[in-house]
Amino acid sequence: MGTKERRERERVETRDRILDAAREMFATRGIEATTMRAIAERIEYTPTAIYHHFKDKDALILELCHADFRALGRQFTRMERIDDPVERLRRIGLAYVDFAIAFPNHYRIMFMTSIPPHEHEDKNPEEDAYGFLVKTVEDGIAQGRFRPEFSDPEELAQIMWSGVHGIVSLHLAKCDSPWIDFRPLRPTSEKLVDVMVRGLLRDPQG
Amino acid sequence: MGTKERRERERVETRDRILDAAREMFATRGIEATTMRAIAERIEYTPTAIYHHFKDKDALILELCHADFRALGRQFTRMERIDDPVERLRRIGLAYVDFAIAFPNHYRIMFMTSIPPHEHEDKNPEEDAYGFLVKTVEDGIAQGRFRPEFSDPEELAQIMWSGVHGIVSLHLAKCDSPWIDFRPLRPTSEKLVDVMVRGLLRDPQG
DNA sequence: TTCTCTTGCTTAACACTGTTAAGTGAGTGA
DNA sequence: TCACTCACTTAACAGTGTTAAGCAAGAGAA
Repeated sequence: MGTKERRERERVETRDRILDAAREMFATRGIEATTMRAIAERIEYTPTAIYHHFKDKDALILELCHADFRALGRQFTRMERIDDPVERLRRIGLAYVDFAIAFPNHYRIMFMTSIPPHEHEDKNPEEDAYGFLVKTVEDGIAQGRFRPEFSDPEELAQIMWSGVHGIVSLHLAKCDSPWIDFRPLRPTSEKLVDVMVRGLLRDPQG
Repeated sequence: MGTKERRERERVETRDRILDAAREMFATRGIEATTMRAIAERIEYTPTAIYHHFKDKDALILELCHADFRALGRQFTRMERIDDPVERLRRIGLAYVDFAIAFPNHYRIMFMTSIPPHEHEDKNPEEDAYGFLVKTVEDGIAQGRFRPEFSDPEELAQIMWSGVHGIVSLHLAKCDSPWIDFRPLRPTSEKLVDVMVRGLLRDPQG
């Protein structure tokens, strides 16, 4: 006995090997440029083997995506201990930028392409991260820190998100454009976060 | 004689028909989903015919892109008559958002994908629009309207651009994500522009 | 042991993509 | 009349994601 367990263990083992190979190749050469055949070759299987573990390429991408969203959420929740919601908001913004700098190709898949809807087995993948952002904004609103016209936490969260997503995605999409002399991403992002927070606050000096 | 002229005229005519078909199909079904064969079929030619007018698909995309950048530049320069540089900046931001709303698929190609470098025959395609933004910001700096830490016009322009690009591209990439309840784009963009301008100004009430 | 059945995987193919080498044939210019 | 130009076509290539059919090793039952 126990052979069933071993079989199952072996199965998830090769499944994980596929996932690992795909993750690495997506991240380095990009998602479009990595073919199923190349992934298969790397783990020394036939392309068809992958289809016994994942419905199709999109399912593979989606699974990696979920893991990435969880990783981002984890980065955010590290800010939980920061009491001041405004400071927490600032730090979330910078953590977001740092995540994008660290995993640019993951970021591209997560936020710069429409992920195929498919049937999402589990709930909201970006819930953790996005929900944490909304909660932080809610705290700020509850403390009366923001201007009165910002009473909708989701709207405010989306405005803040837009700012950091904008600078990051512009760099990722256009960094090799010879026409624009992009200023360094991290310092400029800090300035952008300051600008937005100041524009949001009821009492701009704190 | 004049037959040479007629031949040339006919050539650019079919060339334009290719361009028109491609533009329309890129805009409706998306760039990836439109095949060379489909474009050819629409204008009742063989796929190969396209290659006598354009080096490859990227060249076709690039040419349409240039036209789009010029169109955006034209929208911007309509704001030229606005004397107050801060008000002009605000209006440029909203014109940018309106352009993206009007031509979402063009926007995707222009700003959300790395356009193949190729050999850009003419100069900077985004120069018109981007240059106009930078100039506006320069005017604002010259008038001492912005906080002292914003003395670099390009940096400031990129911060402003990031904001509007962020909200627009987030909507374009994620609008059909069931996890996020996006607030309406135009009104939220107005708020975002206000937030950013206020955060930028030395004297926030004007 | 022997027989059957499951199951991870492979072989071989399909339909599709962008792209190109080798024509073809109508119309120009001599 | 004849060669030539050149916009366009035919037929193919190499690559993609994907799938139907089959194989062979191991498990479970006789």
